[in-house]
Amino acid sequence: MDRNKLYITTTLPYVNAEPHVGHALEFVQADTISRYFKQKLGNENVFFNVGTDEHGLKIYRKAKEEGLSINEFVDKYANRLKDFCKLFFVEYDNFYRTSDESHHKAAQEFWKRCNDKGDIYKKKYSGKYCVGCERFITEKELIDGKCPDHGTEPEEKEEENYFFKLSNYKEHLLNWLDTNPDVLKPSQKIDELKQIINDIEDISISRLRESLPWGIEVPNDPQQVFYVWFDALTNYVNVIGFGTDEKKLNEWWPGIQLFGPDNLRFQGVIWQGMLASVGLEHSQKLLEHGMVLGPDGTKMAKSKGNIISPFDQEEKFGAEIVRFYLLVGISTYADSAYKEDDLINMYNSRLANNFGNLLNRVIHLSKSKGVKINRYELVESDFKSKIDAFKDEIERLYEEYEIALAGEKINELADWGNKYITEREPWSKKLDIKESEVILNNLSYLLNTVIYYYTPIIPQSCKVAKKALLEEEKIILFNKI
RNA sequence: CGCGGGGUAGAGCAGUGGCAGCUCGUCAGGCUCAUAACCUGAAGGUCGUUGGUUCGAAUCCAACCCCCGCAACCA
Repeated sequence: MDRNKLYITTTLPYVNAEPHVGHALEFVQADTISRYFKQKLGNENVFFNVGTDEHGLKIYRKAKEEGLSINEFVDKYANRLKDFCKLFFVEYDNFYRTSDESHHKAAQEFWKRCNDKGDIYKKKYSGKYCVGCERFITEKELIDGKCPDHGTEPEEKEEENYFFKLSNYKEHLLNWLDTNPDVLKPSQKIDELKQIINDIEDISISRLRESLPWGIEVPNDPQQVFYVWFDALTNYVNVIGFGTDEKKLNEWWPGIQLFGPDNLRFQGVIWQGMLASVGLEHSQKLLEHGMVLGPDGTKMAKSKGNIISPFDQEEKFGAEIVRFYLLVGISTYADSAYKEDDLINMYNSRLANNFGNLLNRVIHLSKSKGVKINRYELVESDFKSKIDAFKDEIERLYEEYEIALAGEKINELADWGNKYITEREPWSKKLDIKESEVILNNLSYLLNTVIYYYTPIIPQSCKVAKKALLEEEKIILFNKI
């Protein structure tokens, strides 16, 4: 890390539906990275942004459907997401909303700069228009040449819109990837990203106000509004001072961006082209997490009845167990099936049997032996260097954003602790008190390390564990399920 | 048809040229400080199929088979 400030952001969920388990994955991953670095660099050196994308026709329609004003509607879903964050201990520093006035101004400023650069032009756009939907429908959306919602054949319609000259940046983006091959995780996806760039075309970035009533006005053209994602993407820099505070912006940008598999094109290509247009650096890191599949290993769908609800899971197991499973139990970057049996297994073996049980063994023994633990000056140097080797490895993994692998390494450390205590038998009557004292202090050092590194993943439990260890208070931290 | 990812022990995965590994589960033994936990050991795999390169292939090459994603509420 060459800077000591770190900016991390999720994508902004579109607020037309309930938060689902995929959001949970992205948010807790981002939260874990944020917590890790806050712990290491200090809170003031990490900025963690989440938020909601609130414009667009779908939202406009959905609000009408629910009989709410647009403002009531977006407030409702934004609050839902805030509650969701609270429920899963996602501790963001800012909750961004694209309906905020400040966002409108910043997005318009972004537009102006792209325009000044000569990257925006007006062009007649022709496409299939569904009268029922009052919008253009892409070829792919059509079913048998008909609108999927209305079952009617769309008509050919022409509309004049603004376009962004993404094609200007084709060579630039390819070059950027060649010189920064590590920017994307997982690395296997780099070819896919390059392929998308190769197929780059200029993209339409506005709509007529009459066909898209809920959007941001294009500068100097009240007839046109931003096409949703063009305004939404700008949030990543707006929130850290774009257009308002250059000094702040330079402090925090470039940042780390998390997103799902369907967003590679937006985050990895379009957004990067937009950044190039306004003369900003590219993102520091693009982290494309895997997709959470249903228990049967296929994509969740209502029709298949394999939907996992994060709210149900929370109610059933508690937020931290769900966090633990999402972060450590499934792969960080590959698609994975969500299986409750695996969740239960993972929790019981790693947290209850391994970590929790070791914590209890050590606290219990220190009490029964009448020995003070947490005196790190008593820790043997051989033992300490063994633990420090684990520390280095765990930090390396966290700093490569390999959350699941870091979690696995932490588990290994606790596992090694259980082997160590069995081998050294601090409970044995053959040992004198001094020897037991050293062994138990070694172990309290180990446990403290485990707690420290588990904290970004399961913050609440670790808080309790830390207190219990410090006050030598016997507890069942993780009840078996 | 195409594009991308993947097929390794019952389950989940690591392993990109040199005697097949990890976690969970199963079985046997041990320990007893602890949450029926913990420790030790064992069983279990023709590494998707076929062919090729090589002294040597899970690993490289070719063809093929199967699964998942790329369209939908959606990360």
